Amino acid sequence: MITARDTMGGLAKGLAVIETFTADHPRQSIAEVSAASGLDRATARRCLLTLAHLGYADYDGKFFTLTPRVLRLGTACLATMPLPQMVQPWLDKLSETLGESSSVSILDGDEIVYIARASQRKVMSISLMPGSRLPAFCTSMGRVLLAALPEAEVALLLAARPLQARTEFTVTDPEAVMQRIAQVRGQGFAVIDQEVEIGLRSIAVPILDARGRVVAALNLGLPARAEAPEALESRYLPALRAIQAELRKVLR
Amino acid sequence: MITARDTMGGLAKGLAVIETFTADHPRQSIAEVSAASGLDRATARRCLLTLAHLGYADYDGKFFTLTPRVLRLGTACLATMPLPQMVQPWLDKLSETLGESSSVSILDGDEIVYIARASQRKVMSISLMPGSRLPAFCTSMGRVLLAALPEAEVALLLAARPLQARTEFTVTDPEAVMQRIAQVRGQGFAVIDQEVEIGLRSIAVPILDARGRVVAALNLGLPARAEAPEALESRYLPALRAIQAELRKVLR
DNA sequence: CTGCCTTGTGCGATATGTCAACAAATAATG
DNA sequence: CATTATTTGTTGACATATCGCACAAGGCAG
Repeated sequence: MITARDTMGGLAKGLAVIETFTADHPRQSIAEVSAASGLDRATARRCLLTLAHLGYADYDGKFFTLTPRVLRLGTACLATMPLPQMVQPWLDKLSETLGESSSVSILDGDEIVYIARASQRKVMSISLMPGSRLPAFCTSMGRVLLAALPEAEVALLLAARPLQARTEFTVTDPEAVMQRIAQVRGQGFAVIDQEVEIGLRSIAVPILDARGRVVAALNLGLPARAEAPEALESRYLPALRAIQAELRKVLR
Repeated sequence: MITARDTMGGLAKGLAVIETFTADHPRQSIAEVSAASGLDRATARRCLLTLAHLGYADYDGKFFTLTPRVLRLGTACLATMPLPQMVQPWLDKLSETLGESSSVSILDGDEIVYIARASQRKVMSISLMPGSRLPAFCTSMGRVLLAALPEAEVALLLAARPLQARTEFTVTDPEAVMQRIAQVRGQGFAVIDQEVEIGLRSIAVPILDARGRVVAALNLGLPARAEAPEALESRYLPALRAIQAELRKVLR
């Protein structure tokens, strides 16, 4: 049982302060951080001064910015995962053979987080890299990872906030998404046709460990060509299945 | 003036706890974290329980592991930098044209941190990605970034800990490194020949903003071919200089 | 059983969050 | 331009959280 006696408020507040720094708010004053985090100005100030003192933030007397030191925290996390290094050779080989980009990601809440990637030709407008995030509900890897969760949990995630359409093809109705996920659960792979970005198709399979638990997802990103989306299955699924089988042997 | 009244010990301790998680210690017990961080067991326990409570760590009753949630912290940091997104198109174009990998990095202490990368064929054994770190003293980008610092500061960084040789070609004498850095300062670019890894050469230039301040470094990684390392200059420097000039126009 | 390790838990002393007041800076107003 | 509002950073006082110590309680090997 976790009681107030076993927690550290200061740490929670400090981490919340770090997360208030976004692309939209890269430089913030004490008052801005206070407003964004809901902390008292005095408290926010102490968090920020502490971060600056430790080298996690810079302070010019008025505005605070995060320093690359913060990246150490995330890197520390990635470094603890054995998976990225194990799959990288497979990704490289797969991408080179097919001439397309491949990635591995895991689930964090309602987002997928890229943990490894081999990018070939540029097919997406935004550049994805380890640590990048995309919504799970409209991505092939996200569908695969959600399919591994209990239905009730998925429903909760999809209901938490309204699903934002990224293109005209994005399925935004939670019921409909649940249905697609059920289909993915049945067939063991997911195909997405331009739901994330116009011109981009994607096919993903789960990565299983020796005990059959889903630990990540593997995908191929492809330009939307004339052929039907269904063609992806016959054309690319075997290669993905092969890697899936190989990884399953060596995972835990 | 920063007094004890303006800092939060709890935050500092918690961040230290996160950084104790490394590739060598991905799963740690309370006692292990306590030993690695120098914190009291009771304190380490509180930090870990707090992290688990916030979703930054998992706890199976015995061992703690970091969750992908921690990656948000680092991602928050990367997202606040305008540079990665600005340089990515240039990197992509450069890599595609030359068929080699290119990267942009910044300095954090005595390490360079990759913030953007376009990887073409695989030339390095380890896979680099945004957030990855390499020692500054033996990398082309590191030499370029160190050259922008006051000499005294560089000397301090190089003297802080003994320079580890990564290959038989690595220059590990601080004096000698200082000399190379002076040369880089004079000529405005750096060439490295297999000091990081056997078979890998690299050439880097600084990225300057409109006011001429060094804000990052740009490099090309190349396989060590038969030609002399000096050939890199005539062959690749113009392309790097061109990007340098373009970026200088648009940076702040 | 008995050391030897670990984790969990009271307790006093100290650090730290909250709230309020205040001063300096900035914005708004006439 | 002077003056008033409004916001922001900083400081002080008090109640409370939390640190670190010492000790109790569980696990495991010999």
